[in-house]
Amino acid sequence: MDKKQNVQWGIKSFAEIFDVTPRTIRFYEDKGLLSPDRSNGVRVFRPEDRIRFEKIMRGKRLGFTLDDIKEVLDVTDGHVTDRIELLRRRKNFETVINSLGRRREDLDTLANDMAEICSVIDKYLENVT
Amino acid sequence: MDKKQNVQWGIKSFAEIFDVTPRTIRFYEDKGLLSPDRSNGVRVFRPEDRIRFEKIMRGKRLGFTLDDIKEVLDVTDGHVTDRIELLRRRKNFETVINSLGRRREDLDTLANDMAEICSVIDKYLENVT
DNA sequence: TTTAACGTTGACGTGAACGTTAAGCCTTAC
DNA sequence: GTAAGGCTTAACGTTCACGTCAACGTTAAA
Repeated sequence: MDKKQNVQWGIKSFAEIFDVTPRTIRFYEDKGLLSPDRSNGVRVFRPEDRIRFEKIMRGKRLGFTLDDIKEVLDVTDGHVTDRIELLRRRKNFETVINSLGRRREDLDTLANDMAEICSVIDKYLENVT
Repeated sequence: MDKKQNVQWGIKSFAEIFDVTPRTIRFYEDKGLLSPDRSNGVRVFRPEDRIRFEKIMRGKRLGFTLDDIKEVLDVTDGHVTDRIELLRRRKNFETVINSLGRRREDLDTLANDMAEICSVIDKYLENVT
């Protein structure tokens, strides 16, 4: 009688977890970013798919394209064995890692700017009231 | 005989500073993000425009849309005086500030993930060599 | 003076990331 | 048994952020 835990999802509930539409999920599968199991034609998503999708969303939030993200996932999936190609991607990844440092500065600067704008708004609104 | 400092730019050199094309600059002006002076029809960019564009690029790098950015600039320009509208934007800005915190976590997580992927690639390449 | 470099305003094209029908299959609910 | 609802693929539509002409004007050096 214990409440069964969700260890798998249909496309709709899986999409809802991440606040996207089923269309998005299918689109990502077409792009090769996801490959959920099927049970007589119906997609079945498991925890591994969920972890994978969390990584995808993280990449998206940071402004990377789906192709960028696929470049990473292909490597972690072991789909890239060619030495030259692996070295190329490794180099790209290092560039990304470096850019993340600058991104952090952007983050701080913007946070400060926005906070100040907010306080300026507050003062203005005080005076007007 | 001192080398004259650049205190103003034409559209091309201004665009080059930020590694964008003149098309981008004109597009942003159409959108109301920039409004450089004109000297008989020709755009003249000054340091203030440069500072402004740096902010725009910062917003872009962090994944905000041009409309998002305009919402901020309109306020700092003093183009928004309506109390209700100012309060609305202030609320949005706070949401953004909060989201920047989560963004920072994304940044750290991704940096760690990518670094590990790089080291995994290295180990693989060692074994194969 | 002509030609090169730079500028202008349209207007249409493009790629990424989906949204939106459309047509059809399957299964559970009544 | 039939209707509702969820699944499928396929194909066209949309938005954002520009790219890419086209047609033309202005200035500056050869």
